[in-house]
Amino acid sequence: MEEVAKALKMGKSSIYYYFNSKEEIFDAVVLYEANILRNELTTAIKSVESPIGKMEKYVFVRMKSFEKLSNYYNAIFDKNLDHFEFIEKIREKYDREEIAILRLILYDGAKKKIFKVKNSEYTALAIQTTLKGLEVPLFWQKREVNIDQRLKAILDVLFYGIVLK
Amino acid sequence: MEEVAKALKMGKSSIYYYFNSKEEIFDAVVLYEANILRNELTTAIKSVESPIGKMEKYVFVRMKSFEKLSNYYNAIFDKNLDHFEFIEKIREKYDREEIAILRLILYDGAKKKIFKVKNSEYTALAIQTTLKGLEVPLFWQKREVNIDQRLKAILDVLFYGIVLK
DNA sequence: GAATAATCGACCAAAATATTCGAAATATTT
DNA sequence: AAATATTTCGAATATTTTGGTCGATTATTC
Repeated sequence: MEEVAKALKMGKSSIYYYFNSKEEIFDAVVLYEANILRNELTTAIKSVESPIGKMEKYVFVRMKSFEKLSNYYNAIFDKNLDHFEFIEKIREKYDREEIAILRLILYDGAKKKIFKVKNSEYTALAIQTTLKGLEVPLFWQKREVNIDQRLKAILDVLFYGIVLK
Repeated sequence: MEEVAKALKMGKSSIYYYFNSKEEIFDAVVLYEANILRNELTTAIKSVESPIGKMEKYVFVRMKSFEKLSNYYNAIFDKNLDHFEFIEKIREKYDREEIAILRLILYDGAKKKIFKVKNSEYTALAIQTTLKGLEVPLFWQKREVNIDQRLKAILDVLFYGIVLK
């Protein structure tokens, strides 16, 4: 709070005129950044036609943005929660939305006979789980690791199992 | 302490069987790392013959090592102390030693008619002060800044003022 | 199997941190 | 310019975190 106040050039107590608690501020920041991410994602998948392209774009933008939106990372990551637990908690609210987007891409791909998807709900969930799993080492590991490379590899696997024929 | 205990896979209280306080652990770590640094430095200056080379090597290795020995950086730096104050505090103990090494290099250089040094004690102190000053922005500033470049520039200045003729 | 070494969980005091409160300053409306 | 509403603040309080203690318990050694 002290730090927030300083950054705002305000007295600590003034903050409580606008927010009821520290958590509320935190929520607001996360909401704000999640909205940015959502916009980036939707424009990104619109920019490509093919379902494969959409899926590729989505995964890339998502992971890249996650890296950029580092506010929570720097603010909270230090020691409060286990890393995975932390990410899990933040995203609870936005999971449904993400599933919806993924389902849409999958459904569209299946309609166009490019994906083979038995149950878009479950497949979307599976992909989401994978993406989440990917976030953990993204924060955890040293930054030297080539993320692009790893993402490509994973996408390859994903498509190789998903693309028709 | 909780974190240290966790890292050690021990109960918090067990740690106090070996150390009397948090500070004592901290000191032990610093001492340990300072010893590594000392070794690196002494072998580094031995590897070169000329006083100018020695001085160059010393400054480089010192600054590079300082960057590497990031334990205290990560452990304490977050917010506890002002940056400069922090560095100052840690090094209090090892300043004498450093001065001694610098004096040796200077003295040797003067004897070989390469340096002009009126009072090696004071000159060593001046150099040390400069090096300390250099450490602050090293932590403070973004890492993108080219340290090598800056070190070279500073060494140039140092020598231009110090080398005979 | 007694003596010593090592570990632990539960607890405490103090430091750090979040939050409240009343009042003062500032802005807006009447 | 009085009255009212909004915003800011410092000081006081409540809550949480954290370094450290203690007695009991479990390994290890002789």
